[in-house]
Amino acid sequence: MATVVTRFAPSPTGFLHIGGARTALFNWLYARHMGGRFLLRIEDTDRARSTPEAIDAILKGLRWLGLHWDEEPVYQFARRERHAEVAQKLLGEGKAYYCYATPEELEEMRAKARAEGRPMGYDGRWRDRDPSEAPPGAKPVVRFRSPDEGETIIDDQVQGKVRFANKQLDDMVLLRADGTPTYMLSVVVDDHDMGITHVIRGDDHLTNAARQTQLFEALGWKPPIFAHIPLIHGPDGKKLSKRHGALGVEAYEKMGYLPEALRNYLIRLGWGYGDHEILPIEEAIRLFDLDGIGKGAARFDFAKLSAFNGHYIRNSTDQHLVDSVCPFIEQKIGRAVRNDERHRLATVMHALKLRAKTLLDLADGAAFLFLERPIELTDKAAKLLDGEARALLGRVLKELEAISEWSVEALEAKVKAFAEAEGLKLGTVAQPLRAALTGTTVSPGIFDVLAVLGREESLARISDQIET
RNA sequence: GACCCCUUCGUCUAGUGGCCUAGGACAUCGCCCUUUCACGGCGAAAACACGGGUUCGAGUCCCGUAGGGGUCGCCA
Repeated sequence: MATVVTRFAPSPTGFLHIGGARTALFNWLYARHMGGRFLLRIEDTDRARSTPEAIDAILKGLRWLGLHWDEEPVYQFARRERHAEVAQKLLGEGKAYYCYATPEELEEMRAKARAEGRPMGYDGRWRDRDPSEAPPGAKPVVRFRSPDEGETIIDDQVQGKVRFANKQLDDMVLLRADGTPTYMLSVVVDDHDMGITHVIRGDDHLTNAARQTQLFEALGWKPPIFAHIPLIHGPDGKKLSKRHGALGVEAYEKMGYLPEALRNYLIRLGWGYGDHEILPIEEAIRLFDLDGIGKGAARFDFAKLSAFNGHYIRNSTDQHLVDSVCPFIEQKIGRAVRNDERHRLATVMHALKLRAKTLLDLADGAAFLFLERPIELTDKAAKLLDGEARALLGRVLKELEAISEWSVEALEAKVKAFAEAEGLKLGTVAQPLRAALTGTTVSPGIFDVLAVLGREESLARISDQIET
C-alpha cells in the first residue's frame, strides 16, 4: 500500500479563514493517521490577487493551529513552465486546441445557453477549426478537448459515487492568452507531480473534480482519491460571512481562543466518532478517518466553540495560562506585566481559570490584580456598599489587621469566626469585601483574593471604602 | 436556468432494517453544592422535512415533493 500524501492548497488572496483551516486540519489529520505526508502548496497563479502578506498570514495561521507541513511549500507560480509544457504536450496529441473566441463571443454563448436551458459554457466553436482561420493578430487560449459523450464518475470518499454527463462539461481553458496556466491545469499537474494520493477539499470543488479527472485521464495519469467535505455555514444556515465567523484564524486568536480548542471544535464540525466530543490531538489522529465525515453542511456555533475553549482552559496548566493571558492583560492595562505580578497571577490562576471561556475572560477576571488605588467600583459594587456594609467593613478591617499569618487558611478562619460572632452569614461579609477588594461583585473566592492581594494592599483597599 | 450535493432536538452529532420508548454534547430551563460568579452533580424540555413505496418490520433501502447549498471565469 502506497504512502498517503495529502495537501492543503490555499490561494493567497486573503487570510486563512475558518473553512480553509478545517480543510487543512482534515488533510493533516488524515496524513498523520495514515502515517503519510501532508504537503502545502500555495496556489499563487493569480498574480493580481496573490500577496506576500496573505502567504504570511496563511503560514502563521497553520503554525498557530499546530498543523505543520512536511517538506518545503510548493509555490505554484514557480512551476508555470512545467504546466505550459504539459499543455503543449496535450496540444501536440490533439487533446487540446487553440481557441480564438473573444470575451464578447463567450458572453453571447452564455446568454444563449441560458435562454435555451442548456448548460452554460463554451460551445466548442474552435474545437475543429483550423488555426489558419484565426483572426489576424488575435492571441489564442488553449482549451482542453474534453470528451463529449459518456460520463465521468467520481468515487468520492464522502459524497459517494457522483456521475457527470460529459456533455455537461465544456472545454476548459488550460493556458490563458498570455500563456500562463489556469488553475485547472496547474492543480492536475501539481497533484500528479507531488504524488498526491488523496485530495480532501471543500465540496465547492466537486464539479472541478470531474473536469480534473478528465484531464488526468487525457494525460494518462491516475487521478487521486477525492473527498469533498461540506462547507461550513453561518449560524443562520447561509453562507459564512464575516459577521458570523468567516474570519482569519488570527481573529480567533485575538478573541482569546486556544488553538487546541479551535482544533477540537473544527474536528467535531462535520466529523464524528460516536459520542466523542473532547478529542485531544493524539486521540484525533488515532481516530480520524474519511468515513466519519458527515455529508451535510454544518453551521458555525460560537457558543460551542466557547464551551470547548472553557474546557481546554480549565485543563491547561496554570503556568501555560499565565503565559498565554499576559499579552491580553498588557493590552488591557497598556503596560508590561511585571514579574511580581506574574507570580501573583500564577497563585490565583487555579481559581481564575474556572471562570473563563476565553483568554479575554481570563484577563477580565485577573483585572482586579492590576487596579490602582483607590479602585473604581462598578455600579453593582457601589450599590452593595451601603452605609451598613461600610460599617461592617470597618469591623472586619480591625479583625484582619490583627491577623498574624496572611494565608488563605488563616484568613478564612478569621473571617468565618467574625461572621459567626456577629451572627451573620458568610456571604453578608464576603460580598462587601469583594466589592471593596475587586471593585466588582464577581471574583474568585474571597480568601484567595485577600491572599493574592497581600496584606498591605488588601487592608488599604478596604479602608479606602470605609473612609469615603 | 442547467448540472451536482445535502436534509435526525435551536446547534454539532450518534444511529449502516429489529438493540430507537431515537443516545450524547453545546445552548435553554429547574434543583443541588456554595462567600459572588463560575466549576461540578442531578434532572427537564427538545428532532428523524413531507408524501408515496419496498419489507413481517424503515430514522435506516427506493421514488417523488419541498427546502437548503454548490458549480457553471482567460479566479482559485
